[in-house]
Amino acid sequence: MGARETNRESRERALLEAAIESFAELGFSEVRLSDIAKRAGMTAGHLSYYFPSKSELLRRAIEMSERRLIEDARAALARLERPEDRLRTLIDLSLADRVRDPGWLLWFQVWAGAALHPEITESHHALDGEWRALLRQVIDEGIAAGGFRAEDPDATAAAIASMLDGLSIQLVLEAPGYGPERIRAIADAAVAALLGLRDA
Amino acid sequence: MGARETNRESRERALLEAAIESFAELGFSEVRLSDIAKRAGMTAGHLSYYFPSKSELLRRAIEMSERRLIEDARAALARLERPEDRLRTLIDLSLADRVRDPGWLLWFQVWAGAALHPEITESHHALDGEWRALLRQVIDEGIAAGGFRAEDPDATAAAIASMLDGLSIQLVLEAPGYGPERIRAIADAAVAALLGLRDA
Amino acid sequence: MGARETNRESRERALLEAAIESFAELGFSEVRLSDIAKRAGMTAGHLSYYFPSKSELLRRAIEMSERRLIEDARAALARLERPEDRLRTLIDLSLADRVRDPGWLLWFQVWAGAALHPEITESHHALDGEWRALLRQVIDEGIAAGGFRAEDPDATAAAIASMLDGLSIQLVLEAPGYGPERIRAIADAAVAALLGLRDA
Amino acid sequence: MGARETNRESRERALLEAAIESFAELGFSEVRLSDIAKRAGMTAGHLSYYFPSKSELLRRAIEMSERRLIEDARAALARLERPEDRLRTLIDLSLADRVRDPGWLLWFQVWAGAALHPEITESHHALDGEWRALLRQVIDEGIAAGGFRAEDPDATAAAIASMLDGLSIQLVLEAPGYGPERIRAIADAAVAALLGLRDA
DNA sequence: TATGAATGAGGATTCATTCAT
DNA sequence: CATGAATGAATCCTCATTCAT
Repeated sequence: MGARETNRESRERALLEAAIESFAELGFSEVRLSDIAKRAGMTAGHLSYYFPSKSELLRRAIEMSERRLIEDARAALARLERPEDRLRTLIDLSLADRVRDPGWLLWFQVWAGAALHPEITESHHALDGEWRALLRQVIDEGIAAGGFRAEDPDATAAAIASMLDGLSIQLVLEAPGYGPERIRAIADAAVAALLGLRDA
Repeated sequence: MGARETNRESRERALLEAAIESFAELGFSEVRLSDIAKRAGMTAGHLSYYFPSKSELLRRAIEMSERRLIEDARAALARLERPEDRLRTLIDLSLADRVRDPGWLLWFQVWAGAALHPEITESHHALDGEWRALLRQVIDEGIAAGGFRAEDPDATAAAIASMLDGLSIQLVLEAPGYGPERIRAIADAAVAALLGLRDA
Repeated sequence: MGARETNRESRERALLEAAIESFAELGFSEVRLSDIAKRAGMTAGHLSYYFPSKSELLRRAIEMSERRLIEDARAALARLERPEDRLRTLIDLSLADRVRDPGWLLWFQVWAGAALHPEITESHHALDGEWRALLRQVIDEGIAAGGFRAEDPDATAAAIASMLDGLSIQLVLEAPGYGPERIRAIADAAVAALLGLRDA
Repeated sequence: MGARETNRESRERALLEAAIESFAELGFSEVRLSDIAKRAGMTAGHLSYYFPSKSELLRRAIEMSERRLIEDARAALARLERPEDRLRTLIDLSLADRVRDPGWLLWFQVWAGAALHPEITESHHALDGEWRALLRQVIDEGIAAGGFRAEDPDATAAAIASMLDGLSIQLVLEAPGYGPERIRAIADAAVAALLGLRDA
């Protein structure tokens, strides 16, 4: 029973992974159930056997993707002590790291689908809030340690997070003149300015 | 002949406006031609008479929306002299000004559809480039006038533009805690910090 | 506009007729939209263009069939004066007139679908009520004229109507030994007995 | 081996009972194998293990239901002597005894499915024939005993049986104004009239 | 021009049935 | 025996697009 359960879970996860990739690439409406099933090596009928509807699949897929993201961030931070290192880690995890970064493409879909899928937007806000809380905490630590300066730390966290979002969009969409290194440099310089550092 | 042409143009514009609103709300795939036609007070058959395909309609609609945006910005700037005023105008025009700002919802659709509609992405890059060039120019003027400071003005322009993008996303998606005033304040403070101003 | 309307109406009627025949033969669930459309010389897509759903088509089809039935009866009665003739006409119209009589096959479907389609059952009761009221009226006329005898005319009407129903079932289902003539003779003799006549 | 066989039989009977109830409620096409299996406390896979196809299950279910009915009637008649009592028993067993009487709902399904399932119709005719033969026999007994009068006893039996059918339909379908008592009274009076009795 | 009828391809979903475990 | 995963055929319905009027 336990083994069977695990088997089911692993199949569901495979389908969810396939769904995330597909949704990120094409958007919810343009993805066919058969595409997702094929990518996971199953049939469309089987997919429907596990997930009662395309909507439910979308919901579960986004949920899994978001949960994973914040857990990764927590794990990465747990290994670091210095505010500067922790800040750098958050920036690293937040910034898209390449053109067509699948994680970021998925956010585009979430934003675009906000009007049609309010429940997904809700859960996205929750994730985003956790993310900003992490950043805020690191900033507070840096201020306490004396390395960072910010009059309104919450505003600073929001500004930094938003800027990283905007820069990632440029990178993911392959905006001319904004490759990974340039994006990185822009981000570092701006973060430094916003936190009153000499250098990033 | 001229009148008829004008009539056609006005009908086409009405359809394009309707299309923009519809795409912004629902996304490309979820919009029905009949929705758009109804919104413009015509029939789907008539729409097809003017626009050969849905894709072509999408392309034309986005193109019109973007062209209009940059023209509005140029017109607004033309009336102002002081770099501070010009900067403020750009920020005003760039920031979403309310939850579910239709203009911004449309960008979400453009980003989400980037993989499927590369030609639209291209034209979007062009617009975005012009926008950043405007901002860059205003920053340069401010530096020349002595009010702004920036080591790498292009990077600063990119950082500011990206931050405004990210903040607009928060506002448009109704992120809890980030209403228009708060977003505005965050933007002002961050821009001040990035341009070495005392205050915004 | 009037012509166009009429055209649409005639197409709808053609589809409804095709639907009635199909439903009578196969039952609601076993009929395919494409069967009905094909029978009416159209495509399934076109059928859906006129009728939004299979259920709605069923409802409209039954409605048309029932309305037509009672109108035919009223028209036939209008031409007759003597209670005996009027009674005979009702019996004629009521009895199935051949094996697999499509009208009667449709009643079987209505009865079988009663649990799933309560609204159709309702409208069926209404028709049946009108039918029994007609019969009751003719019986009353016969009693008044002195030819018929009945202590409880309503009960007599119900008994006669029910018997005609039951006999029609036998005929329609091709029960061995019960052909049209035999059914007719049984009905006449029983009606005579129930109304105190010497002979039918 | 014998015990196992018996176990199998009891499981099959449970499935058949579940099938009868399900078919009566929803009709053949609308019933899912999983519904039937669940009702019998088994899985759909298990049902398929016992019955090779849905059609075969239908055939067996109806067969069981009909066989049981006629056996019950024979058993009830065996305990009675007087023609009047025997006639009453047949009427009691024949009339639906409540709204949505499951036995009668099943007949509706059988009639509705006559075109698609001729073999079931055949077996239904056989049952019906036996039923009418019982009635005919009781009527003959009553005539011989002097209590009943009928010129054509077969026709009278057919008329009575058909009337009971028609009245049961009214009751089962919950026709307004025809509750169990009223139906009963109508039946009794009509039977009395058809058999030349003073009273039922 | 403008309409709306008509098409037909396409897709989500259901479900009987099979079969490995 | 029993399960439930897996299949794939079948079907309703949608909708962009065409076209006669």
